[in-house]
Amino acid sequence: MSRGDVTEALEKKLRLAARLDDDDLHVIRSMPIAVKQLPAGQPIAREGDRPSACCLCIEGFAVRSKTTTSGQRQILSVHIPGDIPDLHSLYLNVMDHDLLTLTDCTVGFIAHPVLRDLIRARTNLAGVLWRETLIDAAIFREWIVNLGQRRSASRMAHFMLEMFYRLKVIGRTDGNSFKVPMTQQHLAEALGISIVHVNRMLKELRSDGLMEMHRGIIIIHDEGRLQEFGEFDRVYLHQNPAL
Amino acid sequence: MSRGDVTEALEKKLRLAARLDDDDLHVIRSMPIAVKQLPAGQPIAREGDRPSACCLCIEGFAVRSKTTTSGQRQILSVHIPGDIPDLHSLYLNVMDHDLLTLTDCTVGFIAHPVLRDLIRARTNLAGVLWRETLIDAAIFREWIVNLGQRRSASRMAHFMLEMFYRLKVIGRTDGNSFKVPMTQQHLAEALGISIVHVNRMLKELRSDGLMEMHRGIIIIHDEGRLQEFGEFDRVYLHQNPAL
DNA sequence: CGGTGGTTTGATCAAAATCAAGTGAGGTGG
DNA sequence: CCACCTCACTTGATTTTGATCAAACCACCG
Repeated sequence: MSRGDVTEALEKKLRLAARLDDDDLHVIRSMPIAVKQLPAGQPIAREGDRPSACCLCIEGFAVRSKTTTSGQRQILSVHIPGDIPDLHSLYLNVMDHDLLTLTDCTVGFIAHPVLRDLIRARTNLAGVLWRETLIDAAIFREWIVNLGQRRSASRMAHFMLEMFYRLKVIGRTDGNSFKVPMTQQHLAEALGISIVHVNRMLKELRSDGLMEMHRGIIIIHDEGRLQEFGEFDRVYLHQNPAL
Repeated sequence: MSRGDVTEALEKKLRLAARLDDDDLHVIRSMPIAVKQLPAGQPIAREGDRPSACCLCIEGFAVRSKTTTSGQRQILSVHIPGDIPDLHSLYLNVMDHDLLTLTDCTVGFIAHPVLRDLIRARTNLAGVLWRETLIDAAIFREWIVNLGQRRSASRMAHFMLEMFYRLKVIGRTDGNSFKVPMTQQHLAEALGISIVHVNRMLKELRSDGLMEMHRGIIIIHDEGRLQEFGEFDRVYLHQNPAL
């Protein structure tokens, strides 16, 4: 992997909202990043850990999750290339949740001191990174609405559209088709419903001609109706809607 | 109201984790803050707005909420004195949710340019504020778990304990009793359950001797058992647990 | 070719929503 | 001072949603 590939998705995403000047880009591209290959299902950071580096997703999918004392797992977010899912660890010393690979992943570790220096030296980049953590929070808010107010079929539709638009801006969609390598079990844990019910809701969406999912590949058949059905409004992703 | 009261709760909260030196405190205390009285149920910022100032809660309660296209409202967070519930608007231009007073409130508006200058000039304070937005996100994560994985009675217990510990660190509790001036309708909107069910779950918690709520006053009768029942672990609040 | 992980379907059960009809406490005006 | 109004709370009956239990089924893989 060339060095350019390491920060490619990150740069694409950051540029959605922020003006990065040449110096900013240079700094990003020359940060020391320890690239590693991790197998699927591997912990990157666990609840209770005190990480000393942040993890940049370069290739593959990761999830953050939390397990209750009664043993139930809730997936909190799904991460894709360009995300830094534990950027919060820069200021929140203790991990309050787990971060795990969902698929085989290429990840890059950026040491906290490196990021701290960068933040001190380049206010603009600091703001850009802060903004990323705020978008993270905006997505959490929408998930709260999704879990609290929407019936499970709409919840599923909403989730799929979120993944679609997030993947789209980093160039990982193919028309109305895209890959989210989650099993129905994973979907159940993300949406707070049972795996049996996930299966039934996918069937419903399929027979209504809205979308279908097969072995991690999703095809949106009717974007407009799916948006309406999932009550989806992109605003919370804080992307440039032209993309 | 004296100027000291304006930032009192904020200072208390910030000091939980961060070392604020005399200069930091001086800067906080001398920020230009436009103090206003707002009646209950008043919007402070609405979805779609582009605020030019952040709102500091000085006295009273506020909530953030989002209303779906089908008209259902989800309360996303409850804010208490010392909180800056729209600090994210510094980097996220468009509000993706509403911010409303829950009770009569004293709030202070701090203009964005003031905060931006402060962030540029004082890296330490910038980190402290960033951290606040990250705690916000940590609380959202726990709410996702609460909505996704816990039965409604546990969900209620969990919510109440969160409010208890957040109020405790700003000195707004009285032993095991504290005030959260929400109606059962508000609780329903926060917990994603119906108002009728809220009433039944409160009854259950009361008859089990765990806690009771009467006209916005909550009394915790058995903190240990309530924690166990609500699967509550303070870690996600990122407070100093000694307090 | 059997094992395994993931998916699908049917049957039954439980949690919580909804519908409906109260009660009760403050607050206001006659 | 009391009638009555309103808003919040409470309770019961019924319905809906989604969970749980159980049993295939299917595709890939060693």
